[in-house]
Amino acid sequence: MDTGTPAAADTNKQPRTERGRRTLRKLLDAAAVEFGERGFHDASISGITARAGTALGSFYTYFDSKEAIFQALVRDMSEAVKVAAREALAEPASALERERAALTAFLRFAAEHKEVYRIIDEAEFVDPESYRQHYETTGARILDRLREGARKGELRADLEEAHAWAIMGMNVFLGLRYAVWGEGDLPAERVAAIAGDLLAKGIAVDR
Amino acid sequence: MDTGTPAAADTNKQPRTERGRRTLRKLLDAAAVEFGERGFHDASISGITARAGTALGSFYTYFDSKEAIFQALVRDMSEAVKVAAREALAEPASALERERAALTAFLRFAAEHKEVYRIIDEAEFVDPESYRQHYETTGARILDRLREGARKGELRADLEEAHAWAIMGMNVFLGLRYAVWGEGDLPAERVAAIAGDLLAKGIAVDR
DNA sequence: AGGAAACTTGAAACCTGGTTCATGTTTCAA
DNA sequence: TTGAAACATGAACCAGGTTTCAAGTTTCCT
Repeated sequence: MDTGTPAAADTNKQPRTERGRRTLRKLLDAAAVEFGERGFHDASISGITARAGTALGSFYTYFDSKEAIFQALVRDMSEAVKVAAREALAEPASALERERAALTAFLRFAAEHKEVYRIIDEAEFVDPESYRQHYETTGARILDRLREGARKGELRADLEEAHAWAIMGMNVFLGLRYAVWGEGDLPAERVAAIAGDLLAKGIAVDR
Repeated sequence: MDTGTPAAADTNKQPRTERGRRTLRKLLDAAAVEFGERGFHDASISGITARAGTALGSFYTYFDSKEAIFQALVRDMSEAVKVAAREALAEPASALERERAALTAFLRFAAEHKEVYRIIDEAEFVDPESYRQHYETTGARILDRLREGARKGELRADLEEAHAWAIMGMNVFLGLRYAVWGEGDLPAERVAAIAGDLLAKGIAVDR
């Protein structure tokens, strides 16, 4: 889960040294594994530092508390999801194609990084503000794409926020079922095709 | 949140007396409030017993642990959601109408019982087995309705589990955004109408 | 009425794990 | 080279909450 620069957590704890940056990164990576495997409460700081190969006390050089590192992690990961999606949307395509591609990318990402899924979900309880922000910005990005599609005359002109949230919910639950829980019973492309088809035509009989 | 008989948690702790059943119910109701307000970890047993108006020690007459009462609660609530949905589906209607009615009911229920929403969501981390079961059975019920609609020639014949999960995800996220977070910026009927329309026709321009 | 089982009580034992801190080591700019 | 700031270390501290328990009280069946 290395996204490069750790998301700006501007406490008074920013490392000022190369060594410091390395340790911070090690802690963040270790925390991703620890929180992903055990969940916020069963996770322990000593578990994190043990995985990171640092001393317990070092933790507090970089973070004020267990909550603080969790928050840094959520923001880091929210960013990583965003980046993965942006990459999938690189080449131009029709609006519907783009939604399908975005979902395929999301499903692949979720299968590859199940811990991200879990940690962002758990943020609903541990760090509600970041959770809300994650889904609000994600929803806003989807809505932008829908509006763009409408502008090009490919999508209906009356699409609004609720449509974006509907699509987002669809994606998240398909991710949970087929990427996180599923053992590949349905491949990402297949799931994305079904959802794309639903978006294209609805579920009613063809008219 | 009184669903009648507390869901069968067949430990060796079933009450054998009327008084016992009353206390058990009080604890369950108090726990719903406590967990809903503070989340699993910030919630405390003494907070629950205080709200219930019983002694701390009495808790252990009925439940083995904090996890145990949480699990009982999740199952109780999963049942309550199911019941609320069933009631909304009482009178017959077209398949698409039924989905819209189910969503309306769900949104109303979620707005009315935000704590249910939160507790079931938190079960993903506190009691994963119950969480999974809740969504698997809910998904299965949706799929049943879709198949019934297909049988009647109202819905496409190729609908499968993934469609049901897509719809479920849509519903859950719309519930989160508009029932739990929203302050009535969009009323339940309006949200359900948008989602119903999406299911009926998709988001592409009309052909 | 009588007594056994069910239930209640709340003080205190007990644990767990987050956080602090005093001491030592490494980095890096001058 | 040098010294001040940054960083590392882990034992010990400590708060808070779960769980236990021994001593009552209430229920309910016969």
